[in-house]
Amino acid sequence: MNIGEIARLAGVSRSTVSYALTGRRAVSDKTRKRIERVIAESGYRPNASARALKEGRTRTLGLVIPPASRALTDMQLGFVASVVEAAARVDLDVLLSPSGGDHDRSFERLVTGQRVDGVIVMEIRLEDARVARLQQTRIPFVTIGRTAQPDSLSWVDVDYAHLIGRCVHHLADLGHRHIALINRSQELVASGYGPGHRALAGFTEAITERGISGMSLCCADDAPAGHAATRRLLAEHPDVTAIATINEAALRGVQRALDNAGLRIPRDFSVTGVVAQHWAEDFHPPLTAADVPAHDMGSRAVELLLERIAEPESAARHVLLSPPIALRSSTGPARSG
Amino acid sequence: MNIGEIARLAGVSRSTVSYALTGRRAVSDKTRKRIERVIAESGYRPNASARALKEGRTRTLGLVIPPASRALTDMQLGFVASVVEAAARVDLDVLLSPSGGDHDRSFERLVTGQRVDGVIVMEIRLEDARVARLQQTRIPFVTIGRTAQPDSLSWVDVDYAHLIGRCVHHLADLGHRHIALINRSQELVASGYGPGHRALAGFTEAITERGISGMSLCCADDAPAGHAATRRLLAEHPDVTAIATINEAALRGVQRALDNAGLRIPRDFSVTGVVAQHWAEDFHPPLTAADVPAHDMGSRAVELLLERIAEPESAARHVLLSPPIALRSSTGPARSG
DNA sequence: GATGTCGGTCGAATCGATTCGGCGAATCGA
DNA sequence: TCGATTCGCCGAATCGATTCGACCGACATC
Repeated sequence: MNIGEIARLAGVSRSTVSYALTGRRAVSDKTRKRIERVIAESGYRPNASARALKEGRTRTLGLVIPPASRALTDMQLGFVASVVEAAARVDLDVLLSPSGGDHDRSFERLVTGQRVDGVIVMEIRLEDARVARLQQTRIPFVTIGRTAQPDSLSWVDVDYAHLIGRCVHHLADLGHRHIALINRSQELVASGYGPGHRALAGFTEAITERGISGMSLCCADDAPAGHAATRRLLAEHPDVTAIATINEAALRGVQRALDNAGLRIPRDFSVTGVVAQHWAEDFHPPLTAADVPAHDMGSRAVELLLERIAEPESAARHVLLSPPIALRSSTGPARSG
Repeated sequence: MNIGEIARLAGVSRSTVSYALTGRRAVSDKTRKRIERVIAESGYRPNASARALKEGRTRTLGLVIPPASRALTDMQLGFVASVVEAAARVDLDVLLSPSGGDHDRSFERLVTGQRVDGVIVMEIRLEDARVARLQQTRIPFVTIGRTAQPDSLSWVDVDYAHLIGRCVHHLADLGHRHIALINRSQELVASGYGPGHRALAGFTEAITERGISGMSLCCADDAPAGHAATRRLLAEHPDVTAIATINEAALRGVQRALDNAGLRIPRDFSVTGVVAQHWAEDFHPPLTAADVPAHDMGSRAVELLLERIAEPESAARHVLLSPPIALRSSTGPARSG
């Protein structure tokens, strides 16, 4: 069933059917009604490939996600979902590409095969080969997270440096003098993962500003690692009275280690950080934390990308999100003594 | 940069370039080398829309996911990731469509716009409007989960009935005589969610077979609901000594409620069920459970779909997965008395 | 030396839409 | 009533690939 068939059944030319559908030229009421009836009866819809070929755009966005081998975090998943939803709201489809390495066939198809009108790239590194590749081509793209030279790119990011700083100030206000930062995994940070680096920078700055003592450690993204890291922390640094973290997957282990050590939250120990709302609310007691606005990030990223597609030569735009710290019940005055 | 440009630069006709690329006809070594050099220098790749139009296939699969409003469970997410990976392995792309309702534009684009060669549908209901719609069109599709009349469709599913039955037998073998089933949310089950219904059926059958007492309750998919449900369960049915569940998101709340009641696992109380491996291992102590093989399901679904695409008239095929129950440490002999 | 075969290449048709120029009929003003 | 607009529709070109039939030269065969 193609446009020619519809034209034949309606007794008009193919161009008339096209104009009736797109409304780009006037078609008499009578003719349009007849065409619409034929279309409704036959269930015809224009072939997407043919339309894309002629129009030069696919009405599809590409989303580059980390490969499944590395499990996606809740935040990343929420982000994928929100991108897909935001795109669907403006009648765009989303093509997924799981790619990490430099020479990924699926990634190459995305950027050079004219399969998509624009690309969103997740989990950006400070030095990112994919960004370099995208810049070679002329395809519009937006990154989630910043590279080391972010000015010329359009991106959406969470202000981890500032937020972790705010967590430190909050804890310092409560009297805490020895604070630990639990970062993401060693490999991730070593590979130049921006949030890891910026969280550490913000932590260090705030610690210095308040003249208190802080230490930071990396921790793999799962509960057992969180448990081990916290146990070691408590053993080696018994004066630490609070933890700030950006590692949501480690939280459950952190909690168990504190339980096992007989430390009650928030009476004996405070915990805070920057994590997905879902994790903060699942913590016990509910976690005082900056909720990563994954949902916002998705729609803002789509918004920025659509701008770049519409106006490829326009100046790059940035969105740096800094959600408020939601005060729940996991932080309290420092233990005296 | 199109195929004509390449042909011009290489001094051959467009068809020769096409044959050099696809290898569907012989091309002399000399000519092919020249064409390959031109292509490498120009970074040319065939336009995906033009190719799809001519070939009549898009090399793209559609994946229908639940809308983001309803948060995806870990299992669903693992499944999406594994589908994308499996497709990438055979050089296929995946187009996402978040649709639940009957008249969803994104879903309609997928099934009637010839955007994809086949479709995988997640979170199937016993009566599913999307399946009915797909059957009207001639597009090959595979479902994750079964409808009420599953024989004529190709699907991949987990045998919840059997697995929950095995859990019950396992608990009965350990001497438990009063067992509770914690199901998924009320709405989900009421809307005809297959795993919910089949788990209940398997539970009831096994309970009857062993001549013991069982009760089942629905519970929203989050920790607080799990907490509330378990607390109520303990209060109203103090003789219950074990829980079986398919609701992984409720597990954390279940655990907390048991803790609060002073019940130690597995000494005083046993917990088991069918959940994603990740949740089973995060439980404390690690959960004896059938690990939902989300990763397997993704690749099997892609496999089945490719078969249907290649051979649309072939008989429907089914894959019913029944992973072994992994014995960890959350079940033990029933409390005496 | 005429005929047949085969490897290598080309030209043109094709997939299914959009879009531009043009053409006939209806409408308008003078 | 006649020229100028306007309206509604059509025909043909176009997007960028694939593919079929045909052609041509080289070589083998009888």
